[in-house]
Amino acid sequence: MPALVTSQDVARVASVSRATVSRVINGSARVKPDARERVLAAIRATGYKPDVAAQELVRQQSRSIALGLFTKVDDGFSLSTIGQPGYYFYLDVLRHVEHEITDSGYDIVLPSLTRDEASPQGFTWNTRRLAGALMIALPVTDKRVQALRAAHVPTVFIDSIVHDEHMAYIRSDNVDGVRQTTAHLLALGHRRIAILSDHNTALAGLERFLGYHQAFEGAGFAVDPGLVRQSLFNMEDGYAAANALVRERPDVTAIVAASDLMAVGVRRALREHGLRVPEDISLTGFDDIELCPFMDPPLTTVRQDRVAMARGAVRLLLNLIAGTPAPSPLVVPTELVVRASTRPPPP
Amino acid sequence: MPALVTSQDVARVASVSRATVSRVINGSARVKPDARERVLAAIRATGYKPDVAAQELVRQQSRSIALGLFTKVDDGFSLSTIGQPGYYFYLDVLRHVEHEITDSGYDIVLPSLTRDEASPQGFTWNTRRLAGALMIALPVTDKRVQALRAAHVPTVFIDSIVHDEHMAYIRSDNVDGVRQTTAHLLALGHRRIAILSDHNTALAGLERFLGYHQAFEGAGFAVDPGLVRQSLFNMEDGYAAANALVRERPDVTAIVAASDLMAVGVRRALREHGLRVPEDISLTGFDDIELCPFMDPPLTTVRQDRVAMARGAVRLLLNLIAGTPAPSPLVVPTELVVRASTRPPPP
DNA sequence: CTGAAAGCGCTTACAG
DNA sequence: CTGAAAGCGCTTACAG
Repeated sequence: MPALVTSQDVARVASVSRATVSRVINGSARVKPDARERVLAAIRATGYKPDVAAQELVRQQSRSIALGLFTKVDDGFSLSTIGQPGYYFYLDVLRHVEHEITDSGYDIVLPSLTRDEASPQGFTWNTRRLAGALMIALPVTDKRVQALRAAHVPTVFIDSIVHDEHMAYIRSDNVDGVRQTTAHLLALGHRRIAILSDHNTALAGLERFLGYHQAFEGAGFAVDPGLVRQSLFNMEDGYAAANALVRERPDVTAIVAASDLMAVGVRRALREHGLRVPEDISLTGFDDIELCPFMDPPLTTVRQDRVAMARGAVRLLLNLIAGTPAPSPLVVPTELVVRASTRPPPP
Repeated sequence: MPALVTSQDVARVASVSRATVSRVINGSARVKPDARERVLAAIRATGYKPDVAAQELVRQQSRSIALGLFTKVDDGFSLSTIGQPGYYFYLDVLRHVEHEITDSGYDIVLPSLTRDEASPQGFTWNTRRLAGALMIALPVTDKRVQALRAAHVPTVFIDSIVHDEHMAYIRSDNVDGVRQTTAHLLALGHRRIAILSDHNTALAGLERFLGYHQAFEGAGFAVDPGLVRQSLFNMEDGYAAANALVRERPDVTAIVAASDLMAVGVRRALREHGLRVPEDISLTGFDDIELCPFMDPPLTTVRQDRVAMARGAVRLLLNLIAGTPAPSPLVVPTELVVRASTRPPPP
């Protein structure tokens, strides 16, 4: 470790006190221009940077924002499941979140949890004081939500519904997204439209399922329960669900998958059954991941506005940290992207 | 913020001094069993957790490990490009890295950089003191490598070759991986085997290209320069390179793509040219991402051992932090996974 | 084995 | 406008 330059060193070089150095750094009280110049020069000369640990200690507040991603409390890691393709979509959100957060001068921390039988939650955060937290696609039942709440950590959730004095959430307009795809298929002339969604365990899945219902109702048609299938948001499950579907309901002419990855699985099942897309069956997804244009055929899907989600989430969080009441929930519009996987049903 | 419980509080409850509290927490010097019990009880009763900022300050060392991912210095963010499908493979590595790091009691930080014209690198880290750093797929030319080096931060690189007293690296056996796939195709009877790799800008690309050469040499055949194509590790570039290839060299019977994503692009190009896989052309990838079994046909590829990479990287880093000389480089074996995209060439 | 004291690097009233 | 002093919560020699 190279010797650490302290504010003391800067003060000496600039012939002022540490208090003054601190003042010019924090731009707080007014400092005589002359002194300010000397300090700035000294900082440049010495390459001084304030020690974050000391600052956090004396200010009694952290500059770190915790990031948590779709983690089961079982393992308590932040990135554990990030490698699962089902979550690829959030990666891009994450990227924008990073921009926004670091632009605001905060650091992002992936806090580790330790099992702790003594604690009511069964685990504890390491007590790095947190300025705030951003939780992505966390199951609402996750015990960490309670831990965060108990600690009064300002927290914003993406795609989970949690809301109180210190907590807010933001999510895509899932309902309208699937409503649009379903309406699109309906307009094309489809009537036997199946939906594969995770309406049992995922809020987003339930909302997307709702959009499907709304489209049918809006068009004056009834939903056929035999065409509603539960499936997790991944390729394997989409594959399995589609296999069962086409076996049991060979009359289906279109499939609405509640995620693009599910659609990849569906595509494979259809292929193995000798069914062509879109000649025999139309197919839609949700998310608009980068793979979509490369699929065979390119997939009609719903685009989520990742940038708006990230911006909105961070803005909400900053407000929360500042003590501003949370204008939650924030709902981000979604947009239908028509490609080659949808067309009118066979005669 | 709920009132913070300090070691003072614990000391009072346990009727000992703060020094003793500190001792039982750090398990350092010996403490009378009786006193230790009282302290432990007091900790439980109060829910005390040491303040990390204070600990870092007094110990003059951080418990944070910085994570950096394939970032261009231009933007200086850690996750910026994580959403690019070309890097999906590393996500899974990341996940294991997180396990290993937090198991060792460290926190993971995504440090923000700020532009700083004054500094020799053109930007500075915020001076959160770092215990170490783990850099994934960083271009060696990245200026942060120099910043890290200048600060003597113990650093481990995954898939970049950097090595000095405080730096070590680990990577997959790229050479042998492509050597295996190429040998597999050669053994199948292919002779006009093309390779698409990023040998211009990526070290891994160069290594994979080398494996191709080795296989040809090992079998006593010459490499045909017209079948060697440069392509970045993504779908778009693989698509473009394959388009040009089949147009210029319709006699090709097999294509070795240096990544699975490239192979996805190649697959699309072949499809659009009316070429069947594997009947007309065999195709291989590299990485074994989750998509492979879902491709049409399922892709023959090379599997990288993500767990071994993560473990190895963190072990290296811990050694470096402890001051142990770095046994770099570590090379992790790769394994050929044969699926349905390869078969003997058409007669 | 254990406590009193000093000190990590910073900021913030408090005087001037 | 600016400096001396106190203090953030912890750990670590130093005595005992």
